[in-house]
Amino acid sequence: MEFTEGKQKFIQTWGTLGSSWGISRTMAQVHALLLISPDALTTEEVMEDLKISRGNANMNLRDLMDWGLISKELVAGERKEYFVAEKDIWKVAKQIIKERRKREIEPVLSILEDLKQVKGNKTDKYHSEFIKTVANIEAVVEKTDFALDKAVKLDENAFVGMLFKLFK
Amino acid sequence: MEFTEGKQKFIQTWGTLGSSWGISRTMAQVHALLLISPDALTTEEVMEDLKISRGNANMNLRDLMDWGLISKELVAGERKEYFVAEKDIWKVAKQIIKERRKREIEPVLSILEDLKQVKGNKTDKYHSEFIKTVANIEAVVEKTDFALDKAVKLDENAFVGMLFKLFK
DNA sequence: ACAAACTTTCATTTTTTATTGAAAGTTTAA
DNA sequence: TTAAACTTTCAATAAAAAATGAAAGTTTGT
Repeated sequence: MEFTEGKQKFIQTWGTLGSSWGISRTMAQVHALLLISPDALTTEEVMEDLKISRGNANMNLRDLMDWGLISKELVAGERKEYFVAEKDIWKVAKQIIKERRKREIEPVLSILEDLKQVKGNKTDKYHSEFIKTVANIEAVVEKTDFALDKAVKLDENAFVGMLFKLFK
Repeated sequence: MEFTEGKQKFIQTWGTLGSSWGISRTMAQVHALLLISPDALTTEEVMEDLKISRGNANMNLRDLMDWGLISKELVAGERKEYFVAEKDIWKVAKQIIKERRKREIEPVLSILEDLKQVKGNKTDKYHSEFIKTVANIEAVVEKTDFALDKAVKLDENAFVGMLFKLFK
């Protein structure tokens, strides 16, 4: 496979993976492009490479900044903004987990907590099944949340060490 | 909060969570409905409760079967098909991880393996950054995949025990 | 203060994804 | 073998999400 083909395939693959994970296809593609770029890129370059509009490039770059996956870089004597991706993939993975925990798990836990309080007759099977299910889900989500919180605090070597100790 | 309101909120929340995880909103809602239902439900009942069409109900029930999250149940003397959800939330979580590993992680690993083979000049910085990035991603994905594979084989108590030993 | 260089916004349009429902298909019982 | 009971399919439609691009906004140097 030639480099150009490989690059397209990589960007495409990252985009598909992103969209099955609630991250927009284009945002994932912009991220992919920056991950494999040895230099910082301008909005202009992102637009050209991915053939997307200025507005679209701008929005996705901003979203990637909000996710903490890329940052602006200033080049001396230039007014344009340059963007670089965090290249340490372990850090990237941790950052994504951190954000998703904040954006998705935390709000769900708070709603589940509320839902346990629904009024009703304990002898009604619909009511008691509901309460039971909500409590069970909450327990699993809390444990997962705890595990992710701890995992995010480890560095890659500690993580591998842990796996090794546990399972090898 | 009244039971009816709580039920709506639960179905709604599960649907939103699903759609940020690449699972269609409606499929997650059908799943939610079955999770809190003490009895098996027919397609008809799902249609009525969620106000969706027959075709839509049928497709989402089929998808949930493909995911291994619900199953058909036969009621003696009835021709209709009844559906029940797996109620053990730990099993549900493991099943989802198992499916996503198969559907998403495995294909990505195989593409990354191919991408490491791109032809090119090792002194070209674009080429070498590409190879480096692909290899780094592959390493992190493989470790995550390994960890998930092991986690999916544990029962809930073993999982909690592990967390306790590691972090408490 | 001006204007060039650059970034952001957002109403409109396009694309993608999900839903409908009627028709076709299947199973069962008599 | 027929028909009622039920399930599945799929072309058409609707809804949701993403993208465009021109206009508005901002920053910087002179």
